[in-house]
Amino acid sequence: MRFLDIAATSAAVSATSGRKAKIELLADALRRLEPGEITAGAAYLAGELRQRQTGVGYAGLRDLPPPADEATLTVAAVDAAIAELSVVSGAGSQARRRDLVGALFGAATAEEQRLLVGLFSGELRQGAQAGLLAEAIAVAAQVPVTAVRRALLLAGDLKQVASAALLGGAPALAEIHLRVGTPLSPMLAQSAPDVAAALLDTGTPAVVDTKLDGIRIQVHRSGDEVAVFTRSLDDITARLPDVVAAVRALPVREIILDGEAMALDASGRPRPFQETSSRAATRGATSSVALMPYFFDLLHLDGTDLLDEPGRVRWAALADTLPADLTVGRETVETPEQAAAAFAAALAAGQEGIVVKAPEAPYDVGRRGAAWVKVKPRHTLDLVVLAVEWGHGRRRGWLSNLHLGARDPGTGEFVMLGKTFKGLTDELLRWQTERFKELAVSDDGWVVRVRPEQVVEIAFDGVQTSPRYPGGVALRFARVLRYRDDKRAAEADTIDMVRAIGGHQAPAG
DNA sequence: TTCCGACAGTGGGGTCGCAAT
DNA sequence: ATTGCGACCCCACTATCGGAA
Repeated sequence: MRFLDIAATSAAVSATSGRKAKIELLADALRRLEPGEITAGAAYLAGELRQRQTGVGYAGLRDLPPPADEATLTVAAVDAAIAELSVVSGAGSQARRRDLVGALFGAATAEEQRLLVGLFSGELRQGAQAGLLAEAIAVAAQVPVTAVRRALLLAGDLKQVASAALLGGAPALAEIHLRVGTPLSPMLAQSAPDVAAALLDTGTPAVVDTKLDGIRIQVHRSGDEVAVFTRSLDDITARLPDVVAAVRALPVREIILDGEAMALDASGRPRPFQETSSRAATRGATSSVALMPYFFDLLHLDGTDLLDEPGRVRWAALADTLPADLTVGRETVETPEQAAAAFAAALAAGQEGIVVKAPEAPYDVGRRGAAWVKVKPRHTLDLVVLAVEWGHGRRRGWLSNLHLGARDPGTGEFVMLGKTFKGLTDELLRWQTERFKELAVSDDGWVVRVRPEQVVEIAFDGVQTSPRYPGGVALRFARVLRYRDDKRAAEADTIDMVRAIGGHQAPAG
């Protein structure tokens, strides 16, 4: 198949708003792929590359050659070129990569270049990703969408599922099942603003788990072989030796566990997420801080799949199989008062919050359903807008991303703490675009600096140390609640209040 | 007819290793 | 030694479509 056909499909999908129509366009392209092109072609249609890493991102796409006049590329040729790119390494690799990128883009027409930029940058923005492609695969292969979706979540690999469905149909899909050693998409949790709301979703009795602020891990063991996967199904076995050792010591043959890895201090209190993150990103066990596993679910045990069993069955098996120090804190509650007490206890222990779970629900692979609901504390501050950035995509032409500052009572100036674009409705975007044009003092086409007069109420999860911002602190997960037209900038919250929330001292001097 | 689940989009904070400067 | 980049980790929230209720 010509690469241009994929590019044309992507352009048509972008220009269509209806999902059904997008699915039909994608299914039509899937049907026209040659058998050997299905894995690469299906990935491109979903806005992905077949290769996880290429070494090429936005910066590597800055200086592209002019587009070709005629379309000569095939799907197979593009796949071969990207495969060659993605194995380049060592001294001189950047120049080599630049040459290969130049050759590929020089052979591509304007429409093909647009697709390639989207694929390499990961921001195709055609309004269709793996979710819609699963529907398109079902249409093209004439199999039930539920079969495609289940295979996709159990295999964790869109390309493999597309290939199986299109070449082998329903029987081939049915052969994809839970396998020890192959990661599956983890079940996710919804958010609720408070404990009472969470219980309305799950019902009572409910199970309340402590929510740890670490890294989601899925651990597979078969015999002495242990593999550790992240939420996005990356293999990080080599970086978590303590997790591997702990699971290898269990008295089982085969097991799949779901949990969280995190660093604790000597007294058993959790370390900040940044420390867990640093440990997990570093190769080799050089640190004095161990990264230990704390499991909350059991998906397979010695030949038996537990995925479709109710939570209470899986959790009973978990408690029977693992020592208590390898599991998260957990209790069953009947009332909102009991749940609130569990929430308070988790926070008092320095943990991130709780996850409220319905005990009858199966393990909903890859879903963010109402059976698991997380609750975290929320802080708010009244901050001052220092600048705004022009938005992209559907926010083009609107001032979108706010630079936030806290008042420094010593100098009367404002200290930047981070940015946010979250929580804004279209109406608010319209309003703030007008407002900040009035306050603007400069505009470089990207950042519009404004007089520091507009106060905005910001919600956030916590304060973390920052190597980037001048006050040495930044907000975690900041989002807009509302504009405070009743407050002047001189009444905004101070950097000292921010530091107090985070337990941070002002830097000396 | 209204409601609601799933999906895509719009970006935020951080960490590391690697290659180039 | 420092810097820029790519690839990961943690994410919140709104708009939209289309099937469920």
